[in-house]
Amino acid sequence: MAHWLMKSEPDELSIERLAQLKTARWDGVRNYQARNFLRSMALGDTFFFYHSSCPEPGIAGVARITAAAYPDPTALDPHSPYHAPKACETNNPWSAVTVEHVRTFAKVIPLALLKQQSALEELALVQKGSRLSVMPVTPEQWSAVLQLAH
DNA sequence: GCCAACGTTGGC
DNA sequence: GCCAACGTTGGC
Repeated sequence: MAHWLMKSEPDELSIERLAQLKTARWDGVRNYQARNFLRSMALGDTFFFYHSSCPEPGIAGVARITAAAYPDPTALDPHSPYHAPKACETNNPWSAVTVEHVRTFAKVIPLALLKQQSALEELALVQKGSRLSVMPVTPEQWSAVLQLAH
């Protein structure tokens, strides 16, 4: 089972909201590198749910993949903020997955704390200039983060 | 194929 | 709100 990290703006979807919903579609990814990681995900993979562009950026909890990648319907929806004008039914380059809530951390693990961990130096999240929103997490990185969770 | 201009991300 | 860094677009 592989591990991942995915970013979401809490205004769009927060870990608390996912806990209410139980399950949600993870869509709107419009970067090819991130999309390719989405497509590498398997049923049962778990990921860190990261809150970005908010007062307290950091890892907020854990969620799980419940459906592997499929065409992202928001790309075809002209009313969606994620509408991709060049995409069509027969040629939709964008992918989505379905996820379910696993765990909300008692406290968000702040980005500043993550940056201090030598075990996380290789994680794209903490690298200067990186904007990747979907990234792999090694088993070692996974346990290093969990040790910071209360 | 180059590269300037532009739009987006996302921390601070 | 600012701005650094990145990705994409489009003229040439």
